[in-house]
Amino acid sequence: MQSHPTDSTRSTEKPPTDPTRHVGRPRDERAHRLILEATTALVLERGFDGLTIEGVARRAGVAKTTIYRWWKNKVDLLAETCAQDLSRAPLDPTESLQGDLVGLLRQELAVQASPMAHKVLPGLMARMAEDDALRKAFESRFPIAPGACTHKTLERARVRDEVDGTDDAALLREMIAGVVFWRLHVCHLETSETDLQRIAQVLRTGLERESS
Amino acid sequence: MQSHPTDSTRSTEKPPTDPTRHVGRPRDERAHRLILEATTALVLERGFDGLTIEGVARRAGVAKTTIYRWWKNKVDLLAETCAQDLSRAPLDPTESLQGDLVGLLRQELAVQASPMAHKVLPGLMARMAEDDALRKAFESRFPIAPGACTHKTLERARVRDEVDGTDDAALLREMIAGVVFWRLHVCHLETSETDLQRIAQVLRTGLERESS
Amino acid sequence: MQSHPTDSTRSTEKPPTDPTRHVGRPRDERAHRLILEATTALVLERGFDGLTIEGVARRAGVAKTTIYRWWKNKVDLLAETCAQDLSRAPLDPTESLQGDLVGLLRQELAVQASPMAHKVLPGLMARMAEDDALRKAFESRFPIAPGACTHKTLERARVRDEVDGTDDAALLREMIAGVVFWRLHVCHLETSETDLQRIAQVLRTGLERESS
Amino acid sequence: MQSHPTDSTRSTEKPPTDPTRHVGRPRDERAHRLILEATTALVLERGFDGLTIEGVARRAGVAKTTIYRWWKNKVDLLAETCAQDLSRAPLDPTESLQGDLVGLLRQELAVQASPMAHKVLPGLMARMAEDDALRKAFESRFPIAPGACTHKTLERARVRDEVDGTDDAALLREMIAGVVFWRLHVCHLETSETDLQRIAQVLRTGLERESS
DNA sequence: TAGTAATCGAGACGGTACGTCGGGTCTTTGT
DNA sequence: ACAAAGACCCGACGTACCGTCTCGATTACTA
Repeated sequence: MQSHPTDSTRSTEKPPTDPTRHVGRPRDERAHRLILEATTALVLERGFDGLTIEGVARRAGVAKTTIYRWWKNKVDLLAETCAQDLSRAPLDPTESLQGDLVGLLRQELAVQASPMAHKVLPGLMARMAEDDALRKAFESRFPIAPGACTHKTLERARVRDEVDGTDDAALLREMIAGVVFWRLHVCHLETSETDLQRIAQVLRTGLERESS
Repeated sequence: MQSHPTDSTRSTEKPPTDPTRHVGRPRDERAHRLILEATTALVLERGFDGLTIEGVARRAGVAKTTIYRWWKNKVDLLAETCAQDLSRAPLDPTESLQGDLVGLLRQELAVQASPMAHKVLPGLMARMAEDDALRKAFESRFPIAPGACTHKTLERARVRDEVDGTDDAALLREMIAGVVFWRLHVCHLETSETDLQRIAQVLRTGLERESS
Repeated sequence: MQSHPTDSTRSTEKPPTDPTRHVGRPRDERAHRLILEATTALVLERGFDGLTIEGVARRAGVAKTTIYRWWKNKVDLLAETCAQDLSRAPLDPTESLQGDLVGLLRQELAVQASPMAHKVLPGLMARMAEDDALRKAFESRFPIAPGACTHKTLERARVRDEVDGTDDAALLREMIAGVVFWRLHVCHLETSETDLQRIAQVLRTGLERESS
Repeated sequence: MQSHPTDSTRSTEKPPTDPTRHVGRPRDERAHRLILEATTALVLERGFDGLTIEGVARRAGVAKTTIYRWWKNKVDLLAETCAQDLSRAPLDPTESLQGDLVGLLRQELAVQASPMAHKVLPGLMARMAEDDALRKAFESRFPIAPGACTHKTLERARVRDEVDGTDDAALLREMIAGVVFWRLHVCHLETSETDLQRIAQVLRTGLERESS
């Protein structure tokens, strides 16, 4: 009934003198997994507001206490649950700024339009807007900081002499994320590849020229 | 909210046939006002999630049923409460696309950064994202449709031959609203006049040139 | 159309001038009737607790005010509604005390077991038990005071020398009403003619003999 | 019912082999007691209709949910609250049917006239009359079934040859309870010892003779 | 081998708010 | 004067979750 150390995800032998080992009963990985799965299922079914700790506990067959022991509220729980859905892999650079921008837009769209993000993002942002600590905690959770990508993209463009030295990385990031978010979650618009090309074109041309 | 000459309260000498007069006890305008004031105060104090119907009733010294009689939930109540804060007056056109874009951005910032909108917008959007009917009801509430402004702006620019014939009004609207929203409510960034100028420049240049 | 002083239950008002003429809009007898009908229907459908002023108003298509103008609460309304169901005609005397007692019991059963009384009596009594004024008002509403019947019955029996001079009229009335009520509303028992005969026999024999 | 005094808030003694011990946080006996006390106080002050769950919760300093966890409505709560007041101990037999009947009547009067019963009985009966399940649940709650008493009483009288073999136990029970109830709750009459003697006499004599 | 310490299940607890129902009152127009 | 309509305040309903809090039972590491 209990997961042994040798089964499931743990393929390594347990080190007898592991400093991270604590006294007391170890955390039940199975319960942990069930909770995350229940959270995923519930939020996809009923949305951000329909997700409740009680519902997760019921669904996972777990005591509420066990949830509260590891996550302090439902947003904290969601953060871990959808971390993967909101993470982004580094992009392969293309030969042109246009190509890189389309790549960034495409990834942003893929992330924000994922089933999980679609259900969760607006609610999550609302909470983050009211809770500054939460916002910071959330930002620091994603492996690939989105700001870094735009920075590298512009760096490469600068090498190719496509743009000048102005550092628009942050602004570019905000415009990409902003337009995708607005279309997706405010206007509920489909966004085609052609749309992405057009947006990338506007951004690229806008960044290219420094002339007044 | 145009006041036609024939509209408003006419001092005619025909009180018995007043079309606005209904049978039954008339609505208590004072209670109505108290409720809206309490809503405003509460949402500014405690934010979107801290706003409850019970709290409003308590604060306004009004029965809960009186609130439910006129508004079906707290979003509906908020919609009326912050309608003014979220409305926008038509903008005076300037001589250049750059000037018009800065004007649009400035207005968007002013609206989204107003104390009320700042507290309310993210939460409101989260609800709208989950409830399609609500979204439509909310959109139709504001007198000046934001999409119309960008359309006119681009129309004027086209007359001046600053842009070609592509209809980017909707996209422009989304980019303006998106970047302002993202900076304001996701990144919690201040946005200076210089920032607005830079954003407008990027957008203008991006829209100007149609060459690939 | 107008109710004159000798009509129905409301006979206490005496207009100083013309008894049949009042100033202002006359009472709408149709509404009055609709209210009573709606009351009857509702109480039979949903029982005493299921009967509400709001429900009556809804069903009768009448304003609540109109009900409250004429009846001060639902018990008062019920009193008028079921007055007929709870009233009893004078009984024809028989040749024996036994026969008279069976008659009294039979009538009591008929009254308390009527569809209306069956729904209403327990609830009504509960209210009367808590509200003394109500109890008196209710008692005075029925044309044939039940106590009088038992009195006459015993009087006749005394003439026939079946009982002695002790005045047991009130007690007899209470025993008859009590046993019928208890069987009907507490035990939910059917009561056959044989049962009535047996009860009458016990009562008669009990009253007949004065021996120690 | 624990026999040991649980006067303090939490008994520190731990029974090692208590079969009634369940998993989860144990029921707070103090809250339980406070609720019953508040119920008693409220119903005596304000009567059956004045008793509300909210009122009990307020008075007991307890959450409403705690009440609803254990009792499904106010009648269920009352049932436990006044179980003691409505229970009756077995009666000591006397030497005569007359004496036994007076004893039964006296007990019936004592029970129905107790402060609690006086406030509660009519309302309770009204509810029972409308809800059959409730009636049965309520009947099964009292330790000494009243019907059994009358049965034994008549049995003893039969042995003494005071009555014949007809089984009038149920009828006797109904007549006793009925007349006491009617006098007490419908007529609001005081009932003296002499009254009881007279009623007992009527009943005894009525039951004694089987000849018409 | 016992002790210590953290975990998990179960579930009771005080709370807050929900949205609804009905009570009784009041205010207006219309008859 | 009465009727109809309906707005108003009020109190209570029963429910859903919240986050906290005992409990008894497990399940490691440690002394």
